[in-house]
Amino acid sequence: MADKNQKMVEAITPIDQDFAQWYTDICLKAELVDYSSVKGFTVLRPYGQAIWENIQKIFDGMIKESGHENVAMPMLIPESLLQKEKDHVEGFAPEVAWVTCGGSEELEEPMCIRPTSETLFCDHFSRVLHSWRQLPLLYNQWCSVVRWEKTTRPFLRTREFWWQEGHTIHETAEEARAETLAILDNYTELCEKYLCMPLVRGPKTESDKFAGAEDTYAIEAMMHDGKALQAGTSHYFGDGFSKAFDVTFTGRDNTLQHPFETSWGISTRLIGGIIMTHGDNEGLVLPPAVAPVQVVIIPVASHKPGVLDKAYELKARLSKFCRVKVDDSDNSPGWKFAEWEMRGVPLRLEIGPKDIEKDQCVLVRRDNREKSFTPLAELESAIPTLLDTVAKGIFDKAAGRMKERTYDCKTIEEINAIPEDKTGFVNAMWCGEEACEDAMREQTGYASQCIPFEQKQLSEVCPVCGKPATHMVMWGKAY
RNA sequence: CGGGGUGUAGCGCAGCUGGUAGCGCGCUGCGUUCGGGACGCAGAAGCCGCGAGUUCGAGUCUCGCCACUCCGACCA
Repeated sequence: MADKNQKMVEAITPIDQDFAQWYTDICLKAELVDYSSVKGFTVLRPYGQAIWENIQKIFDGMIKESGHENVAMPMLIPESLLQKEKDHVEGFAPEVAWVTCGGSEELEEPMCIRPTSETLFCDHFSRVLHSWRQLPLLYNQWCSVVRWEKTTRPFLRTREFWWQEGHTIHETAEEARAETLAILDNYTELCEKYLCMPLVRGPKTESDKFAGAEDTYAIEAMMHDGKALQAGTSHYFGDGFSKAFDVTFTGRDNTLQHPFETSWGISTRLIGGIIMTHGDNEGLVLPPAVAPVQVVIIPVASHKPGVLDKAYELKARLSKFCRVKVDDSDNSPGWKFAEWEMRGVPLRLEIGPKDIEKDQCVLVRRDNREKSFTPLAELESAIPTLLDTVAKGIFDKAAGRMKERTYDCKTIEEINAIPEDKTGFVNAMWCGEEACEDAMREQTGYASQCIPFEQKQLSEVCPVCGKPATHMVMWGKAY
């Protein structure tokens, strides 16, 4: 048995041997992505795209329910437009790609390929907004953006990535602040309930905010190796952008006013998060809510009469309430077991002559390989229950790891005592000075990730400078 | 952007002191198999990353470039 287990995983580097290689192996062998001929630009293959579409469907539904509308903005931003907001251009200029020619003509003004679309939305808002009666404008777009990153990895950091970017404008600051937090709650629900990914949430520190934002809130997830992944952000802009772009409306009191603005985004990076949160030595483990195939039916001895027919019959029944596939390829059953485990399918249904005789099938959970014999008549209730159990199982496992690898520390020494192979989230106090953030990074390797909403008073002083502490910060090593 | 590694069939690799390219897996066809990555037979598939140079002759030597990948710094 040991030998057989060995052989099943030969395609994927063991997770504890080389985490980075394990990650890349899964991306390629589960056929989520392919590299293209341009560095940092990847192809989302059907299986990866299907996961992304499922994420889109869930989140798109949430924001539509709260009144948001989808739009499509241009891909090019004139240089002069990008430069209207000072902090914003400083933040993004180093990583934008430029278009300087159209056909054989050099352009009068260079255009950048959008790294994000605040400037485009503001420009548009400035043209269409006239009255407080139009507010709020709750816009979102699904698109790709380009940021010329130096080092790239599938999903986690690519030069082009697919995302949604929400951009809203509101009559009052309070309303815009509430929007920022409401979206953060949507992100939380998406990650925790659907992607089974527990989070730490809170505002970013001053130095870590989005370029041009007044407040930036983040959701942070812990990966299998203890490192932090920023899974989404929601920004409150105040009226900084609307002033820079001259976005105005006539208020209830007949005065000219600037609206208050938010923006927020999640990207295909979430798929990287799913891989690194739930994956194991057998490969990908997909949260049932976004798995392109939730149940794979493996016919055993499929040449024997009645077996394939039964498999198709079950597929027809199951497809009424879940996403199901029959693997009727010529491969051996053992090969199919390993293949679909590697692709992270939450449930496997085995059906063979022996089962058909007894009117039952074998159901196997992906997360722990637990097998159960289930009467065919009970599938309609058994499968949804099992899918929920898998979801809960992988959430609890991730939450357990996050708890185990979150350290409350009072001193630099305590932080440095955390073993390299037990990297995790460090809760420690902070005085509020950027210099101490920098010092913390230099002395411990841990950088500030966010100021968690759930605060604890671990001590009275900043562990770096000894001055009175103002907040507890969650520090980590980020992707 | 700094440091390391790797580019030879779809994938993983071998190819020595230069002599005209091979193995495993996969792929195609036929047959036998089928409860944890089955087997037989027959086949197809290569600008040896790109460009110069040395040489009668370069996958192999020299120089340059490019790409991918890992580790740092930076970043969603």
